[in-house]
Amino acid sequence: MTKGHIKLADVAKAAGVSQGTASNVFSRPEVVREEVRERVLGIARELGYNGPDIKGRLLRAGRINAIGVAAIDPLAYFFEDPWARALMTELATVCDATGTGIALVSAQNQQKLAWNINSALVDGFILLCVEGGEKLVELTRRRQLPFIALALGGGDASIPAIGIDNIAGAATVARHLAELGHHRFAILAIGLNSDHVGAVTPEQAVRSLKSTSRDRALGYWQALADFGIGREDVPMYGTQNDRLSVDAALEELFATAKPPTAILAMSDRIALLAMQWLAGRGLAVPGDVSVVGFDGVPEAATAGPGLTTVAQPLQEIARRAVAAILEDAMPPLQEALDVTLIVRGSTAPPRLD
Amino acid sequence: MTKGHIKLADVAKAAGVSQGTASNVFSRPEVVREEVRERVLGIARELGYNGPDIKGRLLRAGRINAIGVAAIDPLAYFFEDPWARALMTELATVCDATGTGIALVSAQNQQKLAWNINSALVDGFILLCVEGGEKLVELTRRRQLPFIALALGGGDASIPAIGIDNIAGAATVARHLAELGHHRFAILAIGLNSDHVGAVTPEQAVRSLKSTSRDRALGYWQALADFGIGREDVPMYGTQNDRLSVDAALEELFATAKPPTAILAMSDRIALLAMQWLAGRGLAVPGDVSVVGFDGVPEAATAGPGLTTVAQPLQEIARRAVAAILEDAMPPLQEALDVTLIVRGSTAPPRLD
DNA sequence: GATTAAGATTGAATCGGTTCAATGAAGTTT
DNA sequence: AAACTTCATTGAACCGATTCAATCTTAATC
Repeated sequence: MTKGHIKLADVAKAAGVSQGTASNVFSRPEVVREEVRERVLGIARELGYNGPDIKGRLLRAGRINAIGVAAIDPLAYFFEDPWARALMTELATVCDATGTGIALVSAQNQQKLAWNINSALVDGFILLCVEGGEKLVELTRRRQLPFIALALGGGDASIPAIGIDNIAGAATVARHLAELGHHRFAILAIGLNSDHVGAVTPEQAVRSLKSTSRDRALGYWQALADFGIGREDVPMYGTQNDRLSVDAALEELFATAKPPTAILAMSDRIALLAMQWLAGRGLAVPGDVSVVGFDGVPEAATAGPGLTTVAQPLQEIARRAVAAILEDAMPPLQEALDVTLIVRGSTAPPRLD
Repeated sequence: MTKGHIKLADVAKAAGVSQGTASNVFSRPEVVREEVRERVLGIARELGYNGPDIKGRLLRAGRINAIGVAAIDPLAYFFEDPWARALMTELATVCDATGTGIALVSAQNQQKLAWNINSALVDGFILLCVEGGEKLVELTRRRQLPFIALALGGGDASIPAIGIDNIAGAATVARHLAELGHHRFAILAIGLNSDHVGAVTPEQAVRSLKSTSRDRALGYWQALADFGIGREDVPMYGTQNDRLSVDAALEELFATAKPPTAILAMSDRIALLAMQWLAGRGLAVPGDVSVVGFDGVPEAATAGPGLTTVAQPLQEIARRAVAAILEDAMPPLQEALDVTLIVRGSTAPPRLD
């Protein structure tokens, strides 16, 4: 603001000490004689100098004390999406403990994102790879800073990543429903080509789903196969993880002659949206339809009825991710953590008919 | 990682040009002859140099392209508290449009917060002053960067702030209930001394509430006075804006002989928690008790029933706050924006008795 | 009083770039 | 051929600090 900004050198000169000493007064006070320290501090205050400017310190020390969390989505994603939020809460808690700051870096279009990643002032990146993970990894790699990918799903083994066992998780939750006696299932998937409408065949799904979603589909199918239900008997719809696409899918699904009694949603968000749609349609959960989600976000617990879901160990994920960046404690590549089934009120045996 | 990090100077030497030219190749490509540019870029690629390091650029140029959002709360606050989240969503949207990054700076204890504020790499600060606002402002001031306070409430006119008209908002919502025919009110306030238990007298409230809460109380009282209801007839309880304190207050409130038929909550969060408590207690909303909130967070719309509340113009607040920092467009000090009443399902005429 | 050790201070190098006045080279005008 | 432009490039200063080997003080020990 004031154009004649005073810097450390000015203070040093005014106090009649070397710049080195002046620097020590602020950064390593114990090394300078008390009398001198007082004098320098006095002059500094007089001149309106409030301690070393970070920009200078930074250049020398190199360590920024902040980690960047990146995603290919509008910045608002971090505050809107339940999973992202739950994860961020845990990340924030871990960062708090270590005195590390968090910088949000994001953008919808790739060019801007590239710029943002390149100019983010951070010591490393945590990548939320729900969308366009590979691109995100590629952009980050250029920066030559430590990074770790979350929710990346299978693929390239050269990418340091922390993930969860999507197949086992999906299988667990599908088995839960099958054991309750359900026979008619439907899957609400995440992220099929947005222009596609209507149910997709298993072949289409395997081909076009990104790996996280594909693994979850495989898990569902695997568990249901044990109960004699083939994958072609389970209609599957793509959604964009938003209300519009979920509503559209359900609309079509429940227009059929024999609608499902159990819905396998690939995210809690989808599941919660589905429950809202069902409620609006006068269908009782779990009376008419059982619903399960995936992720274990807090909203799943407070919804009415509570949502049965598979919980990710977000706290553990956060802890490891931050450690990976800060302590350069890169995990064994492609680590997959276990998930746990949480049974709540949204699932029950099917109505006898 | 690779210890022998190559820098611009290395590239310049290897390419046989001056460092100045090398710099231009990256920062102002149009000024250097194409042939030279190509050669330098080639060498750079060969050496594994990915463009200028921000830290160096930063020192010279000074502009960071990120704004800090600060609060005296754990970092997780930004992702958990509904109001903070709604605000962050809007801030994020505005920042997205201008290509500005967001750095979260926070801490529970003041010492750490001071450090974090001092070392945050940002061009300016937006202060969430719900808690300990004065302290936050004081710490930020030292940094000598542009800043603007949100939710600060009255007080010091020398602090640039954007606020809302708490008195008018509170009056509006209280009048809405009174016009429906309610006579027995109760107020759930934010942020009385945590050690206090039980209802507080108006005098106590005026003395110990922070200014935002006090203004809302004044608004309630003012509107109710027009309907012949004195402030001493409206029991008021302090809460910490969390479930524990809200439950405790309601527990006591509904143990009385003539419990209220209308609850004035000073935040949507409190209101939503109250509705959950009432539901658990078997009291119907709005059948047995009407509830209103304050803030206008998204959750208020999706709750069942929808929460009647007073909405803050968060988008406008966000827009102005970001403009204030980025364009140094400091607003007229202590600006107060209007709020709007949103009537939903949580309010109805009282049951006749 | 001479010798050491410990502590405080200095000065210059360094971090990794950007910027700008000055220089050089090539082309144009009179 | 001299004078004037234009455009590309150079070299050095600068941004605001930290760091460390070397020097200077002071106090303690023999």
